[in-house]
Amino acid sequence: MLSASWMYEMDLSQLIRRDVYEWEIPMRGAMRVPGIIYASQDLIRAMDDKVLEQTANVAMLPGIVSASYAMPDAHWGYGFPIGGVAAFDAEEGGVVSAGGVGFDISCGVRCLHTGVDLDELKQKQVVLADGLYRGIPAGVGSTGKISLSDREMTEMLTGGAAWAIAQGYGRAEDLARIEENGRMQGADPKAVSAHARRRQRDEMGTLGSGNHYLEVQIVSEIFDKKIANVFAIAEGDVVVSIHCGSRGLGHQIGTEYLKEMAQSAAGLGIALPDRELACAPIHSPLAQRYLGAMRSAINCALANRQVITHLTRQVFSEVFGRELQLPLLYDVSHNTCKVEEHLVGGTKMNLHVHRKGATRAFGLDHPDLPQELKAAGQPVLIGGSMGTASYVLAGTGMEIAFGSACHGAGRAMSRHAAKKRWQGRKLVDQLAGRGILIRSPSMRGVAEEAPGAYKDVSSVVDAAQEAGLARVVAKLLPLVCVKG
DNA sequence: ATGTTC
Repeated sequence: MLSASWMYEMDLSQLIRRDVYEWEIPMRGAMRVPGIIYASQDLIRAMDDKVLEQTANVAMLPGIVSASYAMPDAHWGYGFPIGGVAAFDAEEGGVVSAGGVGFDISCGVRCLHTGVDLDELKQKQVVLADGLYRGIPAGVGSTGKISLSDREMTEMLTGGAAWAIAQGYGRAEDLARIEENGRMQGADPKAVSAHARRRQRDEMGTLGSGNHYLEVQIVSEIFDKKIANVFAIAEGDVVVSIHCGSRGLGHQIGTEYLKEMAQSAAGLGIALPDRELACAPIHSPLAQRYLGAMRSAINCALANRQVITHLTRQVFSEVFGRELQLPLLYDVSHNTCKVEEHLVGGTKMNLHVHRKGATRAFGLDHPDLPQELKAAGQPVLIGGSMGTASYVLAGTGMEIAFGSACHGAGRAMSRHAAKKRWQGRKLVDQLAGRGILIRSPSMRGVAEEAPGAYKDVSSVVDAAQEAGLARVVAKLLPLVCVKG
């Protein structure tokens, strides 16, 4: 079959099919471990062949353990593919890479139960869409009502969502449903530049732009009733999903440390297959400073989603004329580097696991999960593209790709190509005709985010399940979308 | 992703 010229296309001849949903990039050249891509044949065909190249490049980095992995939604990123997972062993010269985390540090998804039923929602849908759009700043450079002093900034960078709650944005019980209990340990605000702090000063509680959004969604289908019960979701439930990250602060940290790692790599004798893979040995002062700054950015993202949660609760309570609690289902990040214990060839190891556009997906009984979720596994929140479905999955275990799963639909077309092909206003009107209300300050941004510019999220989560990365629990369909 | 180009 001939493909249209705008579509990505992967050359499959370089891959060995290990299983129906598992493709190996065999070791060659400077690769220290193989590459593994989890995908269906259709998904892998539609992948940019840069994914193969980048997954192989990551496999050349010092101290990498087991394999360089790519998730079913992988696409071309800066250095590492987006949808990439790679773990490094400090004792084997392992590295930390700013490009392995990405610019939007700790970008993630948080899902809230609303307790509102569909009939009630439909009656207030327009008012709710307008209220959320007014209440939650969205778009490039968006600022909110909160302005942090330098001291407050430091407290936020070490306190995360726990800081936000102490400031009155939310409730203490929210913390148990956030990765790291809402507060990432090991943050070092001194490793965050004055410039990064300045950029963030007025950006708390804002969505940002690109693929970030706040959506009101309906649970349209349950695939695993037992796990859905543990997650307390049922068909017909209305939920809210918030997708955003660490805004200007994370971006600035990423920019500065990428530059510094690139400059120092040569001096440290690390040969890079691609200068975008700039990294530093885990034991080096530079890597430790980056980790301190990156963990501060994780706290920033957790605090940001916490403030947005508070604003969302205010809008819902106002619109529906009663106090609505909107408790958390879960909050999970998909751009991080975390030190985690993993079993490798029967040996327990502490590894620096980079997940870039990949979600943590810890399985049953993992000690980091709250007690009430241990029987189900960690909720894995998969954001779809604008106007399409999202999914709730559950982690299945730690064995495959270090307990990771996909994070979203993944682009199938560049932003540039999407802008040429679609008009934002027309998309908004078409979606409104289907009962999906879009609110956005940027029609250009809406065109870039056209549903047709993304892979089919259903086939992505299907591949994730078939590959054993996670289990599909529920499908969510959008009703309102505030888009950056 | 991003005060969308240091």
